Amino acid sequence: MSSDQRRIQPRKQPRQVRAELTRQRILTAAAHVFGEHGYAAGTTNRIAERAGISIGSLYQYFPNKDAILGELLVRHLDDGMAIAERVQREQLPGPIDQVFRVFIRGAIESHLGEPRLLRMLREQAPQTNELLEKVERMKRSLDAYMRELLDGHPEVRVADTETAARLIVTTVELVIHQLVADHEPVDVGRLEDELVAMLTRYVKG
Amino acid sequence: MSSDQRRIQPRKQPRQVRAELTRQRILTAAAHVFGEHGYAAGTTNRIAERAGISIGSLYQYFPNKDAILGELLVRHLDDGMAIAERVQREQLPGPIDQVFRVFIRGAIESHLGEPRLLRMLREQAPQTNELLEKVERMKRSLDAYMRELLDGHPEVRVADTETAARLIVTTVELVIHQLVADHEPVDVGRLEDELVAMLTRYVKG
DNA sequence: CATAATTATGAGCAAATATTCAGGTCTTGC
DNA sequence: GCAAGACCTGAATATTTGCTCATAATTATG
Repeated sequence: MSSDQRRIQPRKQPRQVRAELTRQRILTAAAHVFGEHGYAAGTTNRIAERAGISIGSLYQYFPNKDAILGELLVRHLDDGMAIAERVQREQLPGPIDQVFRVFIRGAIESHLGEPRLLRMLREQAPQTNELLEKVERMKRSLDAYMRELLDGHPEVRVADTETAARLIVTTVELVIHQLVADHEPVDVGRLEDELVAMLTRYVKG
Repeated sequence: MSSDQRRIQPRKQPRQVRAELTRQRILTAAAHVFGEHGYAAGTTNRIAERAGISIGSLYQYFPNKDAILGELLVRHLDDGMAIAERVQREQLPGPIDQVFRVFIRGAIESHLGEPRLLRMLREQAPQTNELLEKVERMKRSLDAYMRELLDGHPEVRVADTETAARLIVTTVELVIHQLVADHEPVDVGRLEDELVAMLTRYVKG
């Protein structure tokens, strides 16, 4: 008989190496399948097929479809925060264009692996549950960090630093998502240069 | 027996006024339902219910669910192109910041009606068929238009106008989509001002 | 080698949802 | 006012898909 409340934890903690391998296969396959078909059309059976395992095995390690996407999302968010913290620690204080460049380069690099998946994550993943909170928290962290940076930097001259910070963070994230995953992907070097130029000129006034 | 290939055309061309009215009701209801629940959870039955008609009537005018979304997307794209053409006709030549302002204001206005729907359209609609082509065609038109504008304007000083044009068009579209439909929506006036400032300073160098 | 523990399998269940169709109701044209 | 066509209805059907569970295969243990 089934329990009243939905299981959140994975069914099983892998004890053997082959189990951990299966888990990884599932995540890798899911990244491909979600990126290619989107969330709704990325069925668990398709994921299992692509991973070369049976559907039953998939449900031994993930309680449901959402959990798979959740794991992928959490990994990406953690990557993003790590980049921001590294920039803040190593690049400040310094010329504003250099700060932007390192920030932007980090963002670009973290999107080269599975661009279509990451775009999908932003768009269709957080419909539900506590992942929403994690995403919102991270967004606010980034906005606040950028605002501090603008407020404290001598070269910066914008009237409304709150709106500006939000605009900058949103722009960097969305534009990279879009253009890296585009049908005709841009040259990432040029994209980096132009994005740095745009933001630098903007905040210098 | 069912035909081998999927029907693309609507079942029926409306001949009476009530029929055309029903078609409109369906589209209006679909815009609400898709915007509120997303594509997957925006079921055809829900749309029919919201439109105050029976599910059978819905399938008299649209061969399937995709077709409804397609119609909504096409309408939005047509709106977008109309704005761009109007700006090009009425605002050129003129101060570059003014051109940007009219362009941006138009884009913002066209997203105030059903922001959540429009964001969803961008994200989940073009998965299939010939809509992809229409979207791509429009994207290229906009990019080309913006590049002409940059190339021909005396105030503009950017090295790589091709990348710059793409960056600008993408930025305007995505940022507006995102921030207008955000959990804490921005003040659209401020957004307009900052966006204009950013782009103007960028291209002036 | 024997027993237990872990992992893998995949046909099939149940729920959700898109779509059909046989039979009604309303409009139009004469 | 009366056919004929246009339009509408909604219970029934077809399809999709997340997920389970009884069973088998593999690996660890001693």
